[in-house]
Amino acid sequence: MHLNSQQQAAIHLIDKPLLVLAGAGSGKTRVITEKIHYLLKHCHYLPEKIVALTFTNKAAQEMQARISKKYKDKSTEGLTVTTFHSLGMNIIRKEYAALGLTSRFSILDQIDATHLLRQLLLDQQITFPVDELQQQISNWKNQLKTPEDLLVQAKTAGEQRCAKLYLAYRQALQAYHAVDFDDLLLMPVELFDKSPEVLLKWQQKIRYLLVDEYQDTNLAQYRLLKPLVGKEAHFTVVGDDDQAIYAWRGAQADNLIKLTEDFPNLEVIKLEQNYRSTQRILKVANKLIAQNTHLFDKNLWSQLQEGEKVRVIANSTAENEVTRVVQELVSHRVRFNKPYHHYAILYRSNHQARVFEQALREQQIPYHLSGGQSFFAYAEIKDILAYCRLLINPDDDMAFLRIINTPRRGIGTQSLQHLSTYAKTRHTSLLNACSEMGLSTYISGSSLRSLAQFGEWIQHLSKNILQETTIEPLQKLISEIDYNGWIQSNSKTPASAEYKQKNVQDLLNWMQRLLTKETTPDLGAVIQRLCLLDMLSQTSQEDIANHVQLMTLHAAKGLEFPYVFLVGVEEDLLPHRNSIQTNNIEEERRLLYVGITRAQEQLTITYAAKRQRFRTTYSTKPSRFLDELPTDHIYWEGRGEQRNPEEKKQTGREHLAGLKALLNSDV
DNA sequence: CGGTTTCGCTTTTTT
DNA sequence: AGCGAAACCG
Repeated sequence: MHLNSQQQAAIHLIDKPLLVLAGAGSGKTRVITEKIHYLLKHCHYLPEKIVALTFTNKAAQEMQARISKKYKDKSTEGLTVTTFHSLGMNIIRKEYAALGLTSRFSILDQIDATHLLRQLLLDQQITFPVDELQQQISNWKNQLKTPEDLLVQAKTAGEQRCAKLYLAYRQALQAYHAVDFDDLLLMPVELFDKSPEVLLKWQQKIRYLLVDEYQDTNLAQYRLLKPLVGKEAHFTVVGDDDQAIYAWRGAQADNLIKLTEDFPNLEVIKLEQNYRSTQRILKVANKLIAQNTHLFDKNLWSQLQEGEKVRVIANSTAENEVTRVVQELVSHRVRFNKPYHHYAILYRSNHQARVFEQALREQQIPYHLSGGQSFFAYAEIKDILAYCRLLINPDDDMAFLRIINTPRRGIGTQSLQHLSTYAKTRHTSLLNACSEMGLSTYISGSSLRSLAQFGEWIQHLSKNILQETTIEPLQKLISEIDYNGWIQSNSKTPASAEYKQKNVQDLLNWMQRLLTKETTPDLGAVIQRLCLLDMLSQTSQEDIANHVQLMTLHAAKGLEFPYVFLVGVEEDLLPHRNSIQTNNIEEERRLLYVGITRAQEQLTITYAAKRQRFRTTYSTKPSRFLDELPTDHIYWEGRGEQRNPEEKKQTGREHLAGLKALLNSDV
């Protein structure tokens, strides 16, 4: 395929820092992969000196796949394609000593962190919404604010209290030799700030840096990037402010502007030709996004055919919306004989997927759901990983608490309270406290024996665990605690028990795979790596092949599909109610823009006039964004009818649908 | 201490 | 509707 002149310019410019403003579908991933090729083949960069950063694991995988497809040989071996967080983890793994950690640090995911915070609140007898606190701390970390600064700055008593909790949280993490997701960015930044030698080492290691989806970087990521590229500033970042959809996570699209300020010799290249969508889809997208303010002007155009009008379909109820979409999909497929993976159903939030899943399953249509519940959020996976974490890091109290009664060991909340107070006075971890003599003054009888036995058992197992190069000892552990039995007795149906057991086996197999791949087989490294990966985002080609794709708008970024259904385009859903309240309409508009620009040939937007939330049915209004679309490029079916459901003139199909809803509501 | 039941709250998006 | 936490009972 031919490269246009802007694309070529972006690929060949290497002696200056470069910002590529790449509109949707303008071939930005292609530019990155071609540029890596160019760096390797024409500029003789060593692959291990090149780092390409993406935002999500999925994107990293996608890029890795594109690159290895291009090179069948081993010439790209050593090339790094990862997420910011993984890069941060690698830096911490190498520099743990300078950070006051052991090499066996644990990585807490969001759920673990929530538990820890809840415990802290409980200990200090403070009632405060945990989620809010966690969000606040995460924001602070991403803005590189230390608790010390915040304590000084705090104006209100409330802020003061939050800052204190932040401090306590950080101290707890330190005591556990644990880091959370935000630390993976924060710690390297702090390290580079204070240690020029370490920074120099990493600057020499990374000679060329490429960043995808740059508009989604937050302050911590920017501050990691900036010292790494140093004065030489050999980097290419690719971004599009119209696709900035992660502000809620601290991303600031004006990092694009900051770049032009911080690197005066920055070159800016715009990619404005779209190779993905039909004229009409593109015009609809452009008209929508024109309502937003922009950092950079951009005029996206396409040479492809005009295509069909974008369809907007009103439905009387959410159930009818589902039926309609599935029916449209099936009939289209029958008519044009396209594979299922050419179809995608996109929605604002995960819970919307459920009804579509059901309908697709009923129709025996293969589908693949990405995102949603993380593989690592499954209790059985977290249990096994907690055992692993405790084996390599005896100070990981979070892991200890998770598994001390999984399966049951007859240790109740009282005993755990005592154990915890004892451990605190002894300044040691819960696991270590188990085998100390002094514990007997706090706990007695069967609980004491149970704890001692558990401590001894774990310590015995952990002795040799790091030398192991297979998962065999873990298999043994799982059978020793009869974990499968535990799963069975805790599952409602045999099918769900089987599913959980399969999950555990998948996890073990995955570990084994990683163990054989790792240059130095080390269970510790494998487990740390696992905590950042996510099995569901590790979508293999077989998973996608001939499956209808179900995903959130966020997850869909960077992807494209011939036929797209954008569902639930209603007020309170898209734009989301919270965003309306916080007045973040522009980001919601960008989200819809991202959704629209995923479509290559045909786009169908749907909404419903009635939708269930929790237990009650609510009337809904079509999204305000629909009125912003160019009327001559859309075909709006059932427009206006939902405003006055009583009086509406029903079409045959609508009438039937209404009857069906009536029948259903009586049941 | 452990199992069962009830209650209450939830649904934004992800590393 | 579905899940986790608290409350309650054996």
